[in-house]
Amino acid sequence: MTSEPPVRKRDATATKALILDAAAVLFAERGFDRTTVRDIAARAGANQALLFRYFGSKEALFEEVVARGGREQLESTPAAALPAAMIRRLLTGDGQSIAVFLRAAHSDRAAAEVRARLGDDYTRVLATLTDAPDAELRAELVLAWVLGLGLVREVAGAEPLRGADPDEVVRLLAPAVRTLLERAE
Amino acid sequence: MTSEPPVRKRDATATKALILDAAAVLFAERGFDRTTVRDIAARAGANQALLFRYFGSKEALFEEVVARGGREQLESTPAAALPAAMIRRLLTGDGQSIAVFLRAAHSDRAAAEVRARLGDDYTRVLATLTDAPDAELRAELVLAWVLGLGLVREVAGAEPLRGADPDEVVRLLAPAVRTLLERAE
DNA sequence: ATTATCTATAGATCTATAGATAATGC
DNA sequence: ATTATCTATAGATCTATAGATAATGC
Repeated sequence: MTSEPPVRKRDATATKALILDAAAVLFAERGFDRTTVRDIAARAGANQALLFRYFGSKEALFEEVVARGGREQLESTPAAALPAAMIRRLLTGDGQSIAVFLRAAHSDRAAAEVRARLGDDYTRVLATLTDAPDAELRAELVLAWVLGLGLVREVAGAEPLRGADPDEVVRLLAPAVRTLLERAE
Repeated sequence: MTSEPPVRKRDATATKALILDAAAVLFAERGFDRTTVRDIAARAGANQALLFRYFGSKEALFEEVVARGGREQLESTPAAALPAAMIRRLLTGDGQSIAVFLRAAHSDRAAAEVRARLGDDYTRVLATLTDAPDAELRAELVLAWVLGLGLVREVAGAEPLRGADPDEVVRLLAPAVRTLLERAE
């Protein structure tokens, strides 16, 4: 009755990847403090001690997760489509990348740096969407909006946004984002 | 040399208030998990056991802080001025009210309810600013933007927004918010 | 006498490590 | 033989409570 878990070969590389994946999901769901190394190990189907063997510490693992998360989306999405892509990803919930970022508030210094760098990466790409002299600031305001969406969805979790159709949200936000980016002073 | 702390009279009500104030500041700065009851007691100049005597548990104290925080701003600000007021408050950093909300991600169920209610309060007020049929959704998107600002400022902490003049930010955001609220489909 | 405050500590976690065990590849 | 994985546990927190102490008001 109890089907045994598929017996994996011993493979440090694969185990490392499993731990990283599990950590990404759990950190995104619960944040850093609420995720224990045992939770991560359990989800990865690995022994808890391996997490330390392969990543050194919980903090270091977190940094790797954050660093990995954002890059993927940035690399695979053209700038003009980025705002809509970010919004969709956050709203449909499979957006671990941004969710981790979201939950990353206050950890240690090293993680803070990783986050700042990631934020810069997003800002830089978004800034290419406008010719305004204060492009960077405007871009950061767009980033803020998107992250705020994720926050309200999770933290407030109230109805209108929770049940809203992502396309509908994108349609409402698009003109406002355009106003923000294009309007000269 | 060492000036003694002003000897307060024994006063349960005053001590309770001191604890509540200290908790508001620390929860806003560090979030729930990173704030210990001993930190709060120390900042309040009270004994750690009193926190439990007066509030029951750390969670219960948190709920009181969240509940108190938002109401004040909502009651003292006319609807039309609310978006700008929220933004200024978040950017100038004395915005404990919203900061607590921001940091409130995932605590217990009861706290989640308080947060949802608070979010609803803000949404309802903001919704009065538009005649659109989907006023609530639009209002929630405005709330998201403002909270996102706080998030980016704290979590990313990157330059353009960090150093930006709040008035400048309000000037940039105002037309975009107007677009979001007023534009018919 | 009442009750605000303090002392001491139980009990529950959680991260991290040391050292043992056992599956792989040469 | 090498090294991936597991067992057991040290050591550090942190919340919460039980019971003692002492400042107040009648």
